[in-house]
Amino acid sequence: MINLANISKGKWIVTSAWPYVNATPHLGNLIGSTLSADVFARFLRMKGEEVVFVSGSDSHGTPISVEAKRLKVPAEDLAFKYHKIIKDLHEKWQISFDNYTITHNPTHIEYVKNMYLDIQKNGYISEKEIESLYCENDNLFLPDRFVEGTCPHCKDDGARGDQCDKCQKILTPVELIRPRCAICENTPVIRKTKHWYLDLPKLQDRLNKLIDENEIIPTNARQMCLNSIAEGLPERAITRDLEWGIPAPFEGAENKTIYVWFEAVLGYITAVKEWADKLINKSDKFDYFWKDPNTKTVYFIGKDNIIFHLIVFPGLLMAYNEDKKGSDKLVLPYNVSSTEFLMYENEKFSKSRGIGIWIDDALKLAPLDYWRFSLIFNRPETSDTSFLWSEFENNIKTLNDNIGNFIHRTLTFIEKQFNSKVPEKIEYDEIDKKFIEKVNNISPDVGESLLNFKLRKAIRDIVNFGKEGNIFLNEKAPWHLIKKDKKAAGHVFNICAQAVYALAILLSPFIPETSEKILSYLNAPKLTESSWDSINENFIKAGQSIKKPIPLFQKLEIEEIKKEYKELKEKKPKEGEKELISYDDFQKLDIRVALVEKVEKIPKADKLYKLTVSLGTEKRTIVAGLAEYYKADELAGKKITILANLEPRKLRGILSEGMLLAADYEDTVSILVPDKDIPAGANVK
RNA sequence: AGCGGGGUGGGCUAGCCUGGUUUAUGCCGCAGGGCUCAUAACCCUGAGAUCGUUCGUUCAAAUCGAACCCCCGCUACCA
Repeated sequence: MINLANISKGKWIVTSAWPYVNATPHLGNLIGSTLSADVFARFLRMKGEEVVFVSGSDSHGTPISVEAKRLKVPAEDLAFKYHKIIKDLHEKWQISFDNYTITHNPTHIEYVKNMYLDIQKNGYISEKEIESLYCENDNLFLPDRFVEGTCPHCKDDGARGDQCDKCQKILTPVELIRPRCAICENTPVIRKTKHWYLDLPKLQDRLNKLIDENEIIPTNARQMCLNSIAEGLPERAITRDLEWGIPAPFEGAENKTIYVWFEAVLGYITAVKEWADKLINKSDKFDYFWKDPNTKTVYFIGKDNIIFHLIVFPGLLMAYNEDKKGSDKLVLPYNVSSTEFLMYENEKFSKSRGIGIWIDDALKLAPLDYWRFSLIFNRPETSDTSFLWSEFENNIKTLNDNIGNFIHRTLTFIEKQFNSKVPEKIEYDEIDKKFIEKVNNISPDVGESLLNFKLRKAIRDIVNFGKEGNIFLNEKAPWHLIKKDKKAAGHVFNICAQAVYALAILLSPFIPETSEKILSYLNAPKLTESSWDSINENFIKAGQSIKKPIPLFQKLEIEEIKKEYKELKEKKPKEGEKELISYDDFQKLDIRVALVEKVEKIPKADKLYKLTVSLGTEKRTIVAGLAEYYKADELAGKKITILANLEPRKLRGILSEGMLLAADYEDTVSILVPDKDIPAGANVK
């Protein structure tokens, strides 16, 4: 546990996972990375710590180059266009980045190249001329998984280029007996190609130590990493035969780029550099943060990124640091706060299926602070958590009825009964003392939770504090006191005003807009001039005038919002609308009725059936992903429709000679069957 | 199939690392009561859980260990 008292003023680099430039983030992306990081960064700033908070768009992925080709525009233009959209969205969510950049920037590209040259100089990059399989038909080097063949160990014919599923042995593609291209089934030829590898095995003991000794890494991350280190880390290729990306700086690697994952993580370094050089024009601030061994670097990510942040990234830092003097070393990670996943009503967020809420739509449905509050309130810290509309409604009810109501009843009472001036305090009685103690202790308590990355506990403690305020008011019943003893009633509201101030400060990392509002009602200094530690029983002075308050929150009409959400979603599919095709195009499809003769479950594949179907004159084998939706005997004997002239493709070692047609909507999958009895082989048009 | 996470009252959830201080926490919902300053908000009381199952360790297990069942995710794969 980290105790507040032990923390002196320090330097922090706070970062969050880099959103892919080609997709609008959804609520799950946001809560795992940027929003959590923002709360943490805002808290540290309130504590008076020195903080630089950076992230950016990950621009060098394949999807963007594919789309750019399709639209016939430069990948760069497309990346910047999307980057701007994502950047604006994060501003709308009030994510307080010091620098939100993009990996396609000169600072990053230069730094990455130099860093890899240093890593190479330090002996952590091996160059391997490997014999790789090249498909002359498809004109490309085949990645491991695109090669199939016979396993040299167990002689199973379904082995893939990286592993044999049957005997679980790790393979390389050239080991395979009788290899074939998974795309076209042709036999590939062996060609020599060079790749550059990061020597993780050489680093694994040090990495193990780093992770093992760090007590605050969440258990999900720690388990996963220690486990994979124990299994032995492989050397990993850092170059790819792709065009879009950062050119590999190694001699002889002219046509290769650095694999996105191996450069995006370095953005944490370069984004700070860019910030120092270009945004604040103090280049020395880069070393000041990154090269001080006492700087604490914190990475907020979803669990899918754990390995790259706790193994690859620190590995790169260690390799780079090797020949550097103490004052020139980049600091190793202090913590990686990895969340589990956010689900949407118990389902996975899915762009293609339209399941979930995206961060642009969310803001059309409810005010920003409602989302920020609710997402943190249900942050998936220890297990996957669902976004449920009912919980959202519930959370906002809590925010409104506890915190909002306590603040409002305090402020309106002062406004109406004390002419908008905070009244004087008199002697504390026992009830007062109990509550005052809570006021004095709340900021260290919440601060400790935050420093231990327990954001969810922190916000829940604040809600609880609001409830205590309401209990205090009810116990004291100043609305009775005021009839006999106005001073006694005023005393109560002096104390409550302190609590209202406390709430404004406590809520500031979570819902900054609301915090500002509360401070303005109290005529207290703005957030930028306030401090986390300013909360105490005497901060708000008697006699200070306040403004007439307007309720901070409203309850949600959840049914209305759900309706709007549905409307938004129905408009959406435009993006995915398919272009018009000609009748000729359609004619290319050979769709036919087929009779299912035999249905077999494919071993080691949860979703697949092997169907033997008859097209009247010929028999075909078709692999279909229906096992979750149909029982084998429900399919046997049925007439179905298939696309008969689809390129054959191997699935789980079985050649599928066509595609079964089925309608798919949310959870329902329905095979398409002819309405009347019609012979197998009949054409569909 | 491999890896990771999880199963706690009707719903959501805390506690689990560091066994006893919990008659298992809190919120919503439900039943009853109180208050009327406040956005019908607030406060109090009550009902409701053999803490997935079984075995084991222990004076003591929701908490530690084993096995099993189920759920979720990642990877494979879903033509």
